Amino acid sequence: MTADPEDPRWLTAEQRLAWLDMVRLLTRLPAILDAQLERDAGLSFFEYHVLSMLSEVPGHTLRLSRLAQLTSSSLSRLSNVVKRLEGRGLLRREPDPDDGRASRAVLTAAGTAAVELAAPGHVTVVRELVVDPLDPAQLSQLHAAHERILGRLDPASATRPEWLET
Amino acid sequence: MTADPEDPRWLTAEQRLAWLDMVRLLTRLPAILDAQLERDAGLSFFEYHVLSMLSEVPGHTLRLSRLAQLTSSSLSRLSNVVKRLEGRGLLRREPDPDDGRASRAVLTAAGTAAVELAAPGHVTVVRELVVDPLDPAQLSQLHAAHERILGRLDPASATRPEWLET
DNA sequence: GACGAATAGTTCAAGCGTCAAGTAATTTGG
DNA sequence: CCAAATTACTTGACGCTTGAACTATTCGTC
Repeated sequence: MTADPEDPRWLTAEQRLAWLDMVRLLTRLPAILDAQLERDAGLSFFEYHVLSMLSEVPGHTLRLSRLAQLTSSSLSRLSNVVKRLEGRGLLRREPDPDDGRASRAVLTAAGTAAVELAAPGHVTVVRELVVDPLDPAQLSQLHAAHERILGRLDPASATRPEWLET
Repeated sequence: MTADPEDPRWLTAEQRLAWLDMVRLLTRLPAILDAQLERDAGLSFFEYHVLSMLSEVPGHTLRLSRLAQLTSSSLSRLSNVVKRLEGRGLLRREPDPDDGRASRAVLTAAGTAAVELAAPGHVTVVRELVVDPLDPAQLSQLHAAHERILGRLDPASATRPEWLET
């Protein structure tokens, strides 16, 4: 369906260069974010992201399936991580009163504290590596390009937090 | 060093939005590339990338340490992957004649065939998801932004293939 | 309202990546 | 020219992700 060996339409030299640089970015940036958070806060980026999403939302509560969408993760991965974070006391699981199948993850006070402890260092790295090297116009162009690409990856925008206005 | 809890300089609303979309991209795009290659060619994206780098270079040979740089991977990860790919007959290891410590990975005929088989489908997906949604100016802006960010992540540009001209 | 399909989440085995420790060869500096 | 430091790579233990299989609940519809 996606592959059509008869008509590969190779990339031009410029496209190829742009793509290879994107691959380098895609590979290295997550590793750096992980390393900083792990070192300074004892959290993987994914764990931080989970806690951070919870901290943004009223009641500090989300259904696991929604949380999986927001963090672009499989339910299986999220289930494991939530179990570990619960074991560390950073969140707890509650049955969803509206749906017997569902669970809610609720941030605990310790979880809130962990996010608040980790956030400044994380934001500093994001600034240093991504936001500050670009001037406002460049950042806005980057964002526009990302939005177009995400439109292909995620047509329903199911992974986009509804509490963020465009 | 990177974290300064006294002065977090939070992101503005726009910066935050741009960053969260970048995170969504960083998470979902690699998963999609992996899925397509695994399904259509039985290779992970990383395996494909390794074979692809070898196929670009004269002699289809690279030292493992250089290959690790080019693929932004740890030597340990590469060592494991090379062992597996060697087991599948897609490449072989040779001692480096110039340095007794070093090994070279050499693409086999089967490895070349595997890349050539996988490439069209992979390129098609890259086009569909990244290249084609953007017009040439947008792609070039995206590339420029990525280059600036990479300048922070990888100041020596050690991960950049030397056979690509800017 | 009952039965099949879909949804929500969990679990387990298998595979992969990471980090620390180890081997071997080479370079450096005294 | 030798010892210490560095470089190149490998290995093994551990933890995490994946995908398939499973349970439980709810939805759809006739």
